[in-house]
Amino acid sequence: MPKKQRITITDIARATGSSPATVSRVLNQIDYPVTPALKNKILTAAKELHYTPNMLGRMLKSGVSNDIGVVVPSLQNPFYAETVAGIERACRQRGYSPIFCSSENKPDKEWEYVELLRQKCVAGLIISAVNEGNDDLLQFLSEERNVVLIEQPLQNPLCDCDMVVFDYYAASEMATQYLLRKGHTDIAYLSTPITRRSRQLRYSGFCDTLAGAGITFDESRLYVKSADLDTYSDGLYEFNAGRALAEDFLRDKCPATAVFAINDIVALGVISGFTEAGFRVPQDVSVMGFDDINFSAMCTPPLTTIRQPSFTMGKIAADLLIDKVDNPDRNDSSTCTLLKPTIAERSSVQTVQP
Amino acid sequence: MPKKQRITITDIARATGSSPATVSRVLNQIDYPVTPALKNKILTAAKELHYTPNMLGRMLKSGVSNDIGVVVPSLQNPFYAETVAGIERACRQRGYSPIFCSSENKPDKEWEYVELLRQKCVAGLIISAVNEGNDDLLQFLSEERNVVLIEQPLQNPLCDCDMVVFDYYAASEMATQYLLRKGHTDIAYLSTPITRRSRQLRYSGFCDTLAGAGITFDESRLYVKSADLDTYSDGLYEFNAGRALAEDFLRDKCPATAVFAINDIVALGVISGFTEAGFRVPQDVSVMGFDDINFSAMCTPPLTTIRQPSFTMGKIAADLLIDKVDNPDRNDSSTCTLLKPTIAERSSVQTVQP
DNA sequence: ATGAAAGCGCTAACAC
DNA sequence: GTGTTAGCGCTTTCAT
Repeated sequence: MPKKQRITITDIARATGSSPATVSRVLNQIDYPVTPALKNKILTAAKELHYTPNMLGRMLKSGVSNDIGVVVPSLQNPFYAETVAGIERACRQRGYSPIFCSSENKPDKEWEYVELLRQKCVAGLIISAVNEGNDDLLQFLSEERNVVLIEQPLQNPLCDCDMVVFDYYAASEMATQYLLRKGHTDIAYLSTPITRRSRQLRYSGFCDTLAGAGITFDESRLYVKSADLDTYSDGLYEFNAGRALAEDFLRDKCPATAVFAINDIVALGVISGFTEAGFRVPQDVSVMGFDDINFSAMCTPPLTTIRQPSFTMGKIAADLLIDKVDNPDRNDSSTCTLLKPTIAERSSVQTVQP
Repeated sequence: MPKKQRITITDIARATGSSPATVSRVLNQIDYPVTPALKNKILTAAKELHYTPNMLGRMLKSGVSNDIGVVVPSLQNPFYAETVAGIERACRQRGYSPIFCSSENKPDKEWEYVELLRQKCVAGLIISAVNEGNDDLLQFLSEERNVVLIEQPLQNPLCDCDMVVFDYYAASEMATQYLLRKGHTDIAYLSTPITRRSRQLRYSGFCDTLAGAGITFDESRLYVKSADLDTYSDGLYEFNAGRALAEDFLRDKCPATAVFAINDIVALGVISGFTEAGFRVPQDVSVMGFDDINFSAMCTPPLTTIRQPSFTMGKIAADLLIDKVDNPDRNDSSTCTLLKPTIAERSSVQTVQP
C-alpha cells in the first residue's frame, strides 16, 4: 500500500547489522546455513518492523508473477461463478492467485484483457468463450505455452492448446434421450442465438438423437430469440429471452409436450413466461434445462437439467495450468479433457400422459 | 508470460538507435518533445517487435500498482457477484484492475488475503464482512488510508474508514411496514444465525417497527437455524437452512400469516420447503425476502423483497477508493455513504384475507 | 531534443 | 557463514 514508507529487507539488514542477502535468505526459509542467533535476530526484527515482502521486486527479478489470468464472459452468471470458484480453489491451494476479467462475451474486451494480463506478467492464462474472430488472440493462443482453454473448444482447429471442456454433444444426447424415455416425441427447442460452438454442439446433439429415434426435427419447433447484448452482464438477459420465447411458443399454440431450453437461465425465463400465462410446468408442458446452475435446485419447480460440473472444470483447468507453470521444461503434447455430463432429475419434466 | 524472451524498451532503443529514456517517453504518450521522425520509428518498432510493457518494472519504480484489492465472502453468492460486478466496472473504467479474494467468511482467510494484497502492492482495498475479532486486521484498517469498507459498518467504532453501506435498519423497517400495510400482524422471522452486524440491524429494525405498531414480537415466532459453514461456498448453505426453517415452522403449526426471511436465498429455501409440504406461497403464507438478488425476479413466484443496490454499492465504493488513490495529498475526513433500500414488489406477499 | 545514469526491492552468483 | 554486487524493466532527474 502507498505512502507510509514500507519496510524493505534493506531496512532489516540495517537494523540487524547484516546484509540484504542474508535477510532474504532467512526470510525465504531457503535451505542456507545461517547462524541461529542471526537468524533469530532477523526474524524478530522483521516481525517488529512489520515487514511485508514486496512481490513486485521478487517478480521483477524472477520474471514471472504467481498470478493466473482468467478471462470469462461474466462473473454474475452462476455458471461461471462456479467455474471461477473452482479456479480460485485450485490456485490458492497451490500458492497462486487468480486475476479475473469479465469479457462480457465481447471479442475486443477478450483480447484487451489478455493483453492486460500479459502486461502483468501472469504465469499462465485460463480463458473461456474465446471469440473465434480475433486473429491476434488466436495467434497468441497458438504461440503461448501456458494457456488452458475451458468450456468449449475453439472453432479453429489449428490451435492445439490444452483444453478442459464439456462434452456438449453427449450432454445434449443425454437430455434428449431422457425426454424420449419420458414419452415426449414432440419437443420444442428454445434458445438464444446458436452462435458459440458449445451451442451448435448442443443443437446438433439434439437433432441427431431425435433422428436416431426416427423423428425428424420440425424446424417450426425451433424458437430462437436474440436479445440485447448490452444487458448481458445483468444476468437478466437470458431470462428475458426465455420469457419472450415462451410467449412465442404460446402464441403459436405449439403442440409440443416438452421444451428443451438452451440453458437453465433461459429455462427459468420460459417457466416464468408459462406460469404467467397460466400454463403449468410440468403438468401442461415439461421443461428441460441445461447446465445445472445451483439456483436450479432452489426454484419452484426444481429444474430437471443436465449437470455440467463447472466447479470441477475450473479446478481441473487450474491444476493443469499450474502443473505446466511449475514444470517449465516438461513439454508434453496438449491434452483435451472432456467432462462427462450427468442428469439432475428433478421436477420440471413429467412423463407424458397417454 | 514466461520463457519466450520478452521485448523490453531497451530492445526497442537498440533497434531504433535511441535510448530507453526516449522510448519510455514516446510509449507513455507523455507530453514531451520528441522529433516526429524518431517518434514514428519507435512506435513502428514497438509494433513490429510486439512489445508488451512490463507492469512489474513500472510498478516497482513508482511504488504502487494499479490493482485494487477486493475481499468479499464469496463470488458465488449472487449478492456479492453483483457487488463485484459494480467494482469491476468502476475499476476498469478508470484504468485499475480489481483482484478478488473470497474469504468464505473466515476471519483467518480475510486477514491472510489482506496481507497477500499488500504484498502485491495494491493501490487500495475494498473489503466486506470484516470479521470483528481479528485485531491485526482492525489495526491495519485504522492505519491505512486507501481502504473502503462495504456492506456493513464495523462493530468496532474506533475504526473510521470510509464506508459504503446499506441502511439495514431502514430496509427492515420498510419491509415490516409493508407487511403491516398488507394486513399481516402475526409475522414470523426466519433466519440463519444473527451474528453479523448487518443481521442484528435487520432484526432490530423488524422488532422496533412491530413495537411501533403496538405489536410485541413473540419470540416463539423467531426461528433460527445454524448450518454448516463448510458448505458456505456452494451457495446451498442458506437455501438448506431455509428449507429446515420451513419444516420447523410447519411442525410448530405456526399461525403466522407471513414470514420475514433474513435474505432471498433463505426465502427461496423457505418457499421450497413450503411448496414441498403442499403449502402455497402466497395463498397460504406470504414470504418476504431481503436483498433482491437477480434470481428473485426469476423464480416462481417472483419474490417480493427489499432491493439493496449491490451493484451500485460496488461501483460507488470503487469510485470513492480510486478518488482517494488518485489524489494522495487530499485528506478529507472519512465518509459513510448510506444506501437507501427500495421495495421490489412482486408476488410472494399477498394481502391478508379477512 | 536526446541520452546517461541512478534506483525502486529483491535474488543469486560470486567473493571472502 | 556472511557480505558485496549486479541486474530484472522501467521512469526520471540531470546533463548535454
